[in-house]
Amino acid sequence: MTDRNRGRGSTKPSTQRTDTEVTLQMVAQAAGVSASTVSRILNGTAAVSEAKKKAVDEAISHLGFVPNPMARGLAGGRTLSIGVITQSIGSPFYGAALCGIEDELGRAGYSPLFVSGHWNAADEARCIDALRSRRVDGIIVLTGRLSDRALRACARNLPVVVTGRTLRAPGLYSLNFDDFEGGRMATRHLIDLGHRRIAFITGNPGHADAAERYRGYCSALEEAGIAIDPRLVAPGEFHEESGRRATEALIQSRRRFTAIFSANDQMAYGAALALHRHGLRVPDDVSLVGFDDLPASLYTIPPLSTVHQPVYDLGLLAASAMLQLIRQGAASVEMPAPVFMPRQSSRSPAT
Amino acid sequence: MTDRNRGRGSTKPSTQRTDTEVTLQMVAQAAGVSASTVSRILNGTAAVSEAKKKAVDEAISHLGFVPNPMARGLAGGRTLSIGVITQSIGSPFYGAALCGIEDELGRAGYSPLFVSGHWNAADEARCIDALRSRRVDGIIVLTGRLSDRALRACARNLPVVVTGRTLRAPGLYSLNFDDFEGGRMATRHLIDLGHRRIAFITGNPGHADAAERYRGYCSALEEAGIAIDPRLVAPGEFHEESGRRATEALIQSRRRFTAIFSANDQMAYGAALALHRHGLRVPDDVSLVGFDDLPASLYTIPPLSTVHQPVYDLGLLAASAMLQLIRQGAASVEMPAPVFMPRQSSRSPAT
DNA sequence: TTGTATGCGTTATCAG
DNA sequence: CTGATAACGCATACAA
Repeated sequence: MTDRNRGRGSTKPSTQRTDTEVTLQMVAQAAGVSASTVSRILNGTAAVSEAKKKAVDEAISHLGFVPNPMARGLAGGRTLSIGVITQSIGSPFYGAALCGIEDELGRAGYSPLFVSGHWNAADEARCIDALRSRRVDGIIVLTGRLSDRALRACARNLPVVVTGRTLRAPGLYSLNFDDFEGGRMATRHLIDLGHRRIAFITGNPGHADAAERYRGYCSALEEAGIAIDPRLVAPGEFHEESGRRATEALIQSRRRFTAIFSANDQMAYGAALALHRHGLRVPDDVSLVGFDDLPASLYTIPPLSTVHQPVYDLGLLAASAMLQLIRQGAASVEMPAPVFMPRQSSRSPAT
Repeated sequence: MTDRNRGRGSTKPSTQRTDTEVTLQMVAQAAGVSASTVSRILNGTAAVSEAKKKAVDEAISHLGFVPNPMARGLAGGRTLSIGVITQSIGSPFYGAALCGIEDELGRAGYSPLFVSGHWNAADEARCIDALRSRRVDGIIVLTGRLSDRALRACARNLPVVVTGRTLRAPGLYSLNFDDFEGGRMATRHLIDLGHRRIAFITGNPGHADAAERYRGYCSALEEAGIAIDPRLVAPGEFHEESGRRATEALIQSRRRFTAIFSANDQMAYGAALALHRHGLRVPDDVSLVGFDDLPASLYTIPPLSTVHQPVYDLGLLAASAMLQLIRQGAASVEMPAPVFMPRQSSRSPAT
């Protein structure tokens, strides 16, 4: 990759090109047509006679031609790549969504460009700039921190799909899981088992998902005529350690409770550890319910009752919506409803 | 950062160009120099007078100029992007490595391009083609399935860094964690606690890491004068369910054991569940030791004794090696030695 | 030290 | 339907 073309004309065979690239031009020549025709066939831009099409197709597969995305991006518009802003590639939760996005985009010939927003709006804004400079054809934002306004502005130039909030604007499609209903289902599950004193570990304040789940918790309690006890609501930050600490605080407060609903599974893991350290057994002494249904929740001891989030599907759908947005200017996909997965971490309270 | 410059530069306000881009040309004009000079400053290709440099720098920050990677890639060589082949974006294990790669590359102005190999050589080969067509400046392969031969071939054209195996070739750097020593340490830990009948759950057959960990297990046993009992070696596939099944089989076999060493943490989670279902307590009845030290292992019940893998650092180092390879044609980084993390899942066997 | 000319591989805009 | 030809934004021999 050090040497580029030397001896400019093509008459003398270049001595030692290791990195010879098959260009569209070469295909055209081999097929006896013009470059434009090849391009048209590649992009379906215009009708081409069957005969030439066949010749070109053959030349393409014969020479093993692969279009150069750089040149494509420079010349035309499309780069066939979609920017994906995730909070942290490597998040146990979003991992599956990334896979879904990759799979769905791949089927359509697009490839994702993943970048990490690091949980703050400034980084996300930088990500958007970087992605735009790379000429992505659209941006998918997985539950970002950017303001609605910033997203709308971005959508004026580029198709945008965002998850984790509800937002409607031209060129923008939002895709939201029903966190409220999920929170309600989890809480109702505990109520139905006979629990009355149900503690709640919240997610990050200001995180829309977290707020909705809490609303669901409150709603289910009210519906059952149970007063909300603020002392049973402990603040968490969506990670294990915060769940452990919240539970620790709950226990120290000496406020009685027979069940804990954690706003996500990771915090539930931490909660379980805290309970264990205090000799409290799950579910015999305290029932524990999570939210997300991470793969690992099937293998906790005991397996965790939780609200299932179809994360992979979420990725699939987000990508699908993006493709629709690109092709038709508008999108519409159906998010699956939340499903509660009763497992062994919850049971009726001891009497 | 919502709207870019519109109109202004040109006399007639363009009617509806939403996406006006600030070009190098415009910077040159604003600074009163030629485009080449700007380019030279950007790339440090040649010496430039301080005066002009200052003028250009000002123009750049004033106009908010960002070089277009597409054009850069087309014209010169470099795209400042590095392909990263991971088995599955979303793997709980490699997630941290991806973060490390992203961080280290980011510091040097490079950006990673993640693709999933889906645990098979054919897909990985396709990934390499895709990445090369995108003109990446190098490829990092995280523990792939490609043959050494294929990697060597790839390295003839492009800098390659590969983890999870030991391989030396021009333009290629391999980065390996000492799985053998890690396996030995884990086993020795159990032996030191007094265990003699130590079961082992293997990783995928054919997976180099898995084989090395097994070798470490055998080595430690031999060293202690303990015969290796093939009936205590159960095959796993690195995921939870396989660990559960392997343990189930171990229990059914009625072969006595007082400890289990699992070739990775995920399988250890499955093992813990199987033990729990059979009323076997960890660590009272059976000690359990894993490998990898996933973040979640701090929060299992009880917290899992395991061999710590500095995954984030692995990513950092792989990226660092890649940068060295690009800049100096050779690389050399130091992998940290394995560290055993004793926690509460292991103790001396009941007498 | 600096500017000029040319090309990178593709798409888009024209004529025919 | 098809083929020239001009961009796209930048880097780099080459000339000055």
